[in-house]
Amino acid sequence: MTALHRAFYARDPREVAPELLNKLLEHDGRSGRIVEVEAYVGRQDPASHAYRGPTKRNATMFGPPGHLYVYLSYGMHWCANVTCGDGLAVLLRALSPVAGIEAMRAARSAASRDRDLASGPGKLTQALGITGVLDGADLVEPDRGVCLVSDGTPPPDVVVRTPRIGITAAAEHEWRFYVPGDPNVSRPLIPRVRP
DNA sequence: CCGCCGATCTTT
DNA sequence: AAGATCGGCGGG
Repeated sequence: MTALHRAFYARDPREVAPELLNKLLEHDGRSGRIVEVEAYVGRQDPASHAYRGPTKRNATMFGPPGHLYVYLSYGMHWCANVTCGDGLAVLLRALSPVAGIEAMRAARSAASRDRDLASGPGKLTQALGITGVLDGADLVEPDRGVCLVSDGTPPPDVVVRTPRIGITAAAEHEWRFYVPGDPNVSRPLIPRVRP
C-alpha cells in the first residue's frame, strides 16, 4: 500500500467524503469533478452494503482502500464508491463534467442539458462508461484505466451537509456532502420527508 | 417545477 | 420483497 492509499485507509468515510469534493474522476478519456458524495460507515451503518459483513457483492469494500467498489442498483444502474478499507466507503453521487464531454453526451442520450450528464450516482457511471467490470480497480495507482486525481483545486471552504438520498435505514444521519451552488448536484435541497 | 410509477435484476 | 436509481408522463 502506498502513501496515497493510506490517505483512505481505515479512515472515517465521513471525514474522507468532503475531502473528495473537487477531485477528478477519470475514465476512458472522460473526466469530471466530484461535487456530491455520501459516506457509508460499514458494519455500524444499517444503510451500508457492508452492514452484515463481507459477501460476494461487497468483497471490494473489505479489500484495500483507494479502490473502486461498483455495484448494480435497482437491476439497471451502476453505482461507484471509493473504498476506505474495513467495509467503509464513499458513494460518488455527482460530477461536474470536465473533459470528454462529447463522449458523455453520446453515452447519456437521455440528458437534454449538460447539467444532467452526471447529476446522480447512476448517471455519472453512465457518463464515464463505468460498469461492474471495473469493480475492484485501483484508483490511486491505476491498473484498469479509471483513476482519482487532484488538479490542485482544494475542497470548497464551505460544504453543504444533508441526510443521505434514497435510503430508509439510518436516514437521520447527515452524511451527504456537496459543493454549494454547483448545478450538477443531484438534488440541491434536503430531501423532503414523506408524511 | 413537482410527484408518481414502471423498468429490471440482485440480494435477502 | 426490497433496494445507495432513473426517466417519462401527467398535472399545477
